[in-house]
Amino acid sequence: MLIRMSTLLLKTLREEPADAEVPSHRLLLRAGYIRRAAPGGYTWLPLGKLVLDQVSRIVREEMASVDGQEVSFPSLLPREAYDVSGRWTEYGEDIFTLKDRRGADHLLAPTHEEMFTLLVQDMTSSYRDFPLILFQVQTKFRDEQRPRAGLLRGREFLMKDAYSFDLSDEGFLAAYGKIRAAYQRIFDRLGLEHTIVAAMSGAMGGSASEEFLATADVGEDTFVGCTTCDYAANTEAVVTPVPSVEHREHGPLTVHDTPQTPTIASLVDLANARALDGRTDWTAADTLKNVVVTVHHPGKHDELLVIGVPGDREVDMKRLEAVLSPAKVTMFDDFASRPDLVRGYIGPQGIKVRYLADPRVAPGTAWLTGANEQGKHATSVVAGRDFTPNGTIEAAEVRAGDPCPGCGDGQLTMRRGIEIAHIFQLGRRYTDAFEVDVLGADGRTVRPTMGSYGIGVSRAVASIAEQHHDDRGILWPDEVAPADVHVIGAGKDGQIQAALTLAAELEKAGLRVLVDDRPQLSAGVKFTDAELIGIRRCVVVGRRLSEGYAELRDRRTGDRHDVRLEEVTGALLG
RNA sequence: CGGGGUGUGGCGCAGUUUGGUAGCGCACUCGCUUUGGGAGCGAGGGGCCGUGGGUUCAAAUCCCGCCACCCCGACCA
Repeated sequence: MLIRMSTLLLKTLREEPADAEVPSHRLLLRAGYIRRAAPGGYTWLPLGKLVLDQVSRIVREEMASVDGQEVSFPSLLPREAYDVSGRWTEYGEDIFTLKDRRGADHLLAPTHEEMFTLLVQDMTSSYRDFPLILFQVQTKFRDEQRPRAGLLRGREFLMKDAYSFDLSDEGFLAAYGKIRAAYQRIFDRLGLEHTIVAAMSGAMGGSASEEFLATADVGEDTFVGCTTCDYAANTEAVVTPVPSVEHREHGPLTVHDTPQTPTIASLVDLANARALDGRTDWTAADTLKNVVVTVHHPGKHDELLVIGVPGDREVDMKRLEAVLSPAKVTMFDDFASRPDLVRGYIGPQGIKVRYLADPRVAPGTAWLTGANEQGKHATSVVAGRDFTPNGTIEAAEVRAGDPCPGCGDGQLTMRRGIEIAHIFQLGRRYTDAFEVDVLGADGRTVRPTMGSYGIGVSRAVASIAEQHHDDRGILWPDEVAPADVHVIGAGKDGQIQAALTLAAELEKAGLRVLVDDRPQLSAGVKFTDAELIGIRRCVVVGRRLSEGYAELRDRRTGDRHDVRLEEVTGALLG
């Protein structure tokens, strides 16, 4: 491959694009890899397409190494299959839907579990057809509420989605393990520093899932690690350890007049000022905060729900929605319609709404909480004695320093990451929905169990740029770079000619070559463009051409040295 | 969906307060010079000032509506 910049569709931008905030977005635009074409939609320019194809190639190679077979489905699909799985309603407004000329509903697929399941149903009938790993690399569509950050969250993006089909749980776990390992190899080759974390499966369904998060400040996911063990989880999936309760004797529930204390802070101040129950050491953690939310179940009626969390913690709406998915959640604010819910003074005792409590609100713990009367709170409100929640819920914010649920000894640390892959243990959710059965060796029918495995290919490109750049431009890992070497003909025509000759020689040696043969351009422009574009190895044919030398540069180390022209190929291959 | 902001040649912006011939830098075209760190001089081309309505002799500028985009929060590869 030899690309001549004199004819390449490329325009580097000297100035920062006004609308781009995150580094990957800015640099990919400036270096001429992508152009915005639509809200949440980007055109891959020639250089960008080369990078995207490199990433796709690596993904395909590693999928082949685990016996994945590539297929390709339409993106435009009729509604029926997604009705059967329930996802037409569950995904709700997040999918693009449209009608054809006959008025029939269609969708632009956000992911393809249904279609792969139907394909397997269609084409298999015996245990001899299994196990199977199928995948595709395909454009996906999601009507994101807010596309942002260039390629990091688009409404149209390239995804590699794979699906495993097995007849036994052991077989499934083997497939899951080997694809998981393939993913680690993929991201290592892509140069993406990443962490595998426990995650919530959301609209995909299934029992368990793990996310691959590329560490990056601009990432939209927060995940925790542990100071002493290898526990790692998306904050959404953190399971709060239940505290051990020394069965202290609690006094009887006592109601106090606490006027003007609608907030936790004002309540704690008053409790200490008045020495409620003889104590002056009340803190927010001693109080029980009760938050009313409306849960919107897709296709069903809304439900009112009260969440109880220790008063020193906020309800994390992201965690709450993750745990209630596919339902959406909003804060309840129509207290006028519910006189039984006294805003600022709600307590779990005798409440008439479904009540779920944080695991820290364990049986035997006593709390300072609302008395369900304007201006009154109660002390010694004991879980399991004075009230019994309808269940526990993981909705309280997770904080750095919280005890680790994995080992119990360490403390949680928090970082941000970009979700570059998500793998799901689907179980039989989809094969049950479509009643997929095949004949087993013993003559009885068996229902296959599934996994699904997504990689955001276009998002991975942005993630790489996010992790590999400096203030001058991108710095691609070798295997994903648009070319292996960037040859610069510095200025004079003779130098450009020599650069072209050298480039042809390098191409013949099997290298992918980008050659800057643009005439009438000063060397400085070519150098800054080269640094922006970010191919690690650069050969400058310039100043010492007449003596038979070119200059070899390494964008990463900054190393430069002169090499005789006839030795350049050897130096690059060696 | 809530909050904030912005719409003016391809890109980045000024002009809007106080209505009066649409400007600057970069990019682009031509000529000459220059040629190892975003060159110089000269001459050019390119704009329904987001959109619809209104006020006015006159609107990028004032008024009303709409739309789009960006950023911050709630959702996902």
